[in-house]
Amino acid sequence: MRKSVLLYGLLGGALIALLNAIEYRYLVMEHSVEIYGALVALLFASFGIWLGLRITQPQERVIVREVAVPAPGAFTRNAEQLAATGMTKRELEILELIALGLSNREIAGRVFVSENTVKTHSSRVFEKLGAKRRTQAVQRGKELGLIP
Amino acid sequence: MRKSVLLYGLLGGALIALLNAIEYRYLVMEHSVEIYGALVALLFASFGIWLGLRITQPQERVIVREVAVPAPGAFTRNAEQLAATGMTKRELEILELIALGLSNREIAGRVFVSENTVKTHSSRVFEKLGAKRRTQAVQRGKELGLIP
DNA sequence: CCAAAAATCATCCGAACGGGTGACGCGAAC
DNA sequence: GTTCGCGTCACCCGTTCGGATGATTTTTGG
Repeated sequence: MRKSVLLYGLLGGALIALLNAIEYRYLVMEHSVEIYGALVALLFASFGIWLGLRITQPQERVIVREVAVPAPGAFTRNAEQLAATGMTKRELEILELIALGLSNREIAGRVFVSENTVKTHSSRVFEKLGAKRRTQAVQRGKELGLIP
Repeated sequence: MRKSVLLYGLLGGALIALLNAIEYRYLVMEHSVEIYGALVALLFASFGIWLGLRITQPQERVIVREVAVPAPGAFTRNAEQLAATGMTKRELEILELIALGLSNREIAGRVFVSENTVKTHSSRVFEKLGAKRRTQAVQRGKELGLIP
């Protein structure tokens, strides 16, 4: 802004010098003083408009309105995080059933394996998610977008 | 905008009439023509700036950017379900901490009560939510909108 | 103020959970 | 063909959890 003011001041000075140099008064005096005034008025009005545009240009108010669009219509699994954790399909399945609030025994009955197997899987899940408890594993799983 | 142009036109006409009425020329002629020009230039430059500001002011652009926000933005507790379950503030607090994956001991340390107290609260929570395990209680709590 | 509700703490005990370890079969990849 | 990942199962042991019960202290509401 300061630079602009300086620039315009210099331009104004140059213009005055130019007008003096070409002896504008003689040219203008041939016409009526009204025309002279009108010309100057027109010139400076244009200049003012231009200046007004210039100084208000960066003040163009940009209102960014972020609209929260309902993203989770359908749950999509975060494939990157899934790969990052190294979880297998079976382990993910067990994690989902844990998140549903099932006990190891119930999970075993649902996927037709022994309870010990479920315990093994869940242990691996905890390991890969860095969880110490099943509730923590569920929390981590939801954070990472592995389960809905 | 059209109204503005009309208004300014009328104002300009009124100004000219006014200047004519007070015989501005005789006043101005007493001074040099440079001052006259400067005054007109200043007046119209100011007018131009003001006009520039005016015509650029309504140009505030609203950019609506749709952002896929994770999901709920702001969680609002389901007051009806909360009343229906008869959960107390403390019990809800315990439930939230359970949902975060904390153990009873950790919860006890965080809310400054004994582990036994946490167990009592959690038992009541399970009772009121019809849950047999803490993971199930978390699941029910989320279903009912009691916890985020 | 007084009663009801809520919060606090305790103990006992069985069930569930979690860690560690080892083992076996199977299919895919090298 | 052998190795590797995965899924499967088992046992042991310690911890945590959950149920049942009883009690005391705040807090709240009529």
